[in-house]
Amino acid sequence: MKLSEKKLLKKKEEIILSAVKIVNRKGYRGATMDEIAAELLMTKGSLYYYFKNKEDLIFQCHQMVLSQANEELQGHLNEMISNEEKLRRMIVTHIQYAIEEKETFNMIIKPDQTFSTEQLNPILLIRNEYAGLFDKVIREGIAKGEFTIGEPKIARMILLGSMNWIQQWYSPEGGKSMEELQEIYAEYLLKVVK
Amino acid sequence: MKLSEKKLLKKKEEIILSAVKIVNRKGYRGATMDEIAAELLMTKGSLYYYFKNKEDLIFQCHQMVLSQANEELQGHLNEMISNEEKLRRMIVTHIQYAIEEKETFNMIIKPDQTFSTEQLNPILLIRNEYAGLFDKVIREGIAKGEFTIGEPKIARMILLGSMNWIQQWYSPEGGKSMEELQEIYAEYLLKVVK
Amino acid sequence: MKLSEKKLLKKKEEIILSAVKIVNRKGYRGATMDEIAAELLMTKGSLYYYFKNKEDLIFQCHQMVLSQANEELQGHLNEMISNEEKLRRMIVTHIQYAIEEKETFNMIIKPDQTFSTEQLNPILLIRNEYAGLFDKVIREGIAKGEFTIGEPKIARMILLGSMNWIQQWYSPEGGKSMEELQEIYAEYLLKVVK
Amino acid sequence: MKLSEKKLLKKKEEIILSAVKIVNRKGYRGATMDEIAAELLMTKGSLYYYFKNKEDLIFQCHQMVLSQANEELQGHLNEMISNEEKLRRMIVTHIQYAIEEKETFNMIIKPDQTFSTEQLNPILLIRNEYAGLFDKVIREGIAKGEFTIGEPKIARMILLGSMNWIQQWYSPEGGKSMEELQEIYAEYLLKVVK
DNA sequence: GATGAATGAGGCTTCATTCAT
DNA sequence: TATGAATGAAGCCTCATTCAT
Repeated sequence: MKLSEKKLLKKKEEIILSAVKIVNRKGYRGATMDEIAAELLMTKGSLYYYFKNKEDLIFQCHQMVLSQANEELQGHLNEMISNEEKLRRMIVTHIQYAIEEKETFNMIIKPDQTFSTEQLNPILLIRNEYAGLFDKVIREGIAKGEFTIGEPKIARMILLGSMNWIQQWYSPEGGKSMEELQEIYAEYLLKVVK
Repeated sequence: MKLSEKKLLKKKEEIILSAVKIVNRKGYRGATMDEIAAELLMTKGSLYYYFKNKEDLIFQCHQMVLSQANEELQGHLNEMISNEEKLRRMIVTHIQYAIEEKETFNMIIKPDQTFSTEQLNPILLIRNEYAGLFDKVIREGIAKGEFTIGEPKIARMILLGSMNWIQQWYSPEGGKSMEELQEIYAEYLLKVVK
Repeated sequence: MKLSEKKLLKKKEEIILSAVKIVNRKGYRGATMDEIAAELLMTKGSLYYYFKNKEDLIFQCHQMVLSQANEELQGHLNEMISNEEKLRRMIVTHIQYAIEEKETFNMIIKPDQTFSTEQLNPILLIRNEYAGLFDKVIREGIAKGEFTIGEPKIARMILLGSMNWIQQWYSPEGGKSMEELQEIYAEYLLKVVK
Repeated sequence: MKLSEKKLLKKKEEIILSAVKIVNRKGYRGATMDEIAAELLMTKGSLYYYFKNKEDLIFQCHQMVLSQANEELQGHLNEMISNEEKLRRMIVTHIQYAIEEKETFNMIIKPDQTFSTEQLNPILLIRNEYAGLFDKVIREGIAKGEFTIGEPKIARMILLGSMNWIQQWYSPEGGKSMEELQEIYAEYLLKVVK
């Protein structure tokens, strides 16, 4: 790859990161091209050099965030540990994401009604992939007798739903540290599947 | 109360119901005064006779929905049953809301970033009240030895979070009926607190 | 028709007239909604109360102008005179339009590439109707032995083309008055069909 | 002339040709610098090395096209044939231009409203020159008794106007071939001057 | 009470133009 | 010479809001 292409990609990434921040604060409709550009000390006209239009930009935001999260999670699957331990680590990771990368993270979990179907599909695909990783661990845990539940998918929904909710109320000044939360959530949520 | 006042209130309620529908479909920014009015065969100009502005209207939407939900839930607290049974019923009710009244329900759980702080506070108050009902049952359950957990608030967050998440994926054509879901969720979520 | 509807139509017509003026001066792309509105001391936002968008407005311009011209021309067909005399009068009328109503007239003759096909069709229909009136007179003249040519359609094209061209160069300060032009053109153009 | 200058001129010409194509397809305002450059596999920034700005580029388009057409026409004047025959050939040539080089040709006949007066003048000069060639033949024909009309300029306008109009409706799939049209037009238009 | 009409701010997008490299 | 990148003005359109009737 040529240097210029690299620079292009880097700039695109910068813009995406700025957009992610603002979209998470204000939603798709609330985020304006103006604001996204201003954050980078650019003018909104410049954004159109990198992205076809707003929908395209936001779409690529989703893609980037989802892919990253997916990779991160996949790491735990390859470790040589029990499924319970795998699940515990995935819970810890997911919560960390939900808290520390709150902005990017919202993109994983909030289904936007704003995409034309042709753009929505690839996003749903990655989203399903992400959820599938949880399913896999739970199902293997059941197979090995570590877990006992009959509805692994619903259990997964409970896990993800409850964790996604954290960012609705979490504040660093609140009573619990992130580490405490991770521990408590892991403990309580593992009760669900056991 | 005079008859004219009654009529005024009734009209206001109609408008709020229409607004709730549309806000939940399109979000705060996507809902237009035009659309809200059209649903009632009015013109948007008229809305300003009943509400100061859009923010005011949406604010009153939140208030109404939250109050209703609160009342409904409170009913379970006065029944003469175990706390586990109370909690089970509250779960069932909450899920029913989340599925059947998805539109209105969204207002309970999605904190809109759109309110000025002076308007946000009363909403948060009612929201806390709602959550407090769950807390109360859980805490009493712990006191009576029905539940064993050490972090009732976090357990409550897990319960609400996981249930709120349902509407992100639930579809009547999906594999499970609402009744099945209510049962499974109740079973799995009670494991958390026990 | 209610009074309010009448007013609406009148306003629409005013806007159309303003738009016609500007479109003829600057073309479809050059005419701005801002300028069209300013001419009427309105703001561009108001235009959207009356027309869906720019294309819709310009489309209705074409429709109105074409219909008017059509009616005017049709008048000559019902008179009890020879076809040569009919054709002469149609020529005089067409030239008068081309000169005195230059602005509206352009809309009859300039095919805009700007319309989506669904909107283009009705316009072409009226345009063909207009041309058809010339065809009819020429063909009847041939039948009666007044004219001798074998290609009535091409003759019509020559007539219309040459007359439409007048506005490209005509200026009231120029050497010839409109009346003189009408006479000369009628004389020369009738030579074509005879 | 130095080699580098020659190259410069050649590049300029290429750009002009590309611009002509696009301007004729989309009009002055519809043609974008981007599109003109893309056709030559350049970037729009480069255009500004060769032309001061868009107006300058389009202006030079007009100049080039008009000069070419002028030269072509002038050829017929030097042949040793009757004025009627000269005029017939000029008609044939003009129609061929109008049909086969429709794109470039438009520039001769459509006076763009887009030029500042200082740029418009030289264009009008060449345009008049072109028209003057027709005038000359007609006037000489009158002098020699071949033609009989009293208004040679208006006759010329009729000729040019009717021929320019052809491209508004001509389509290769239509009923008549170009050759047929040339013949019929020559026949009918010569009736005007005789 | 209700509405038709108007307004103006603000959003998305395009594009001629500039300029450092 | 050429280009990649940025800019900013201007255009289309939406919509909350206002107000005379």
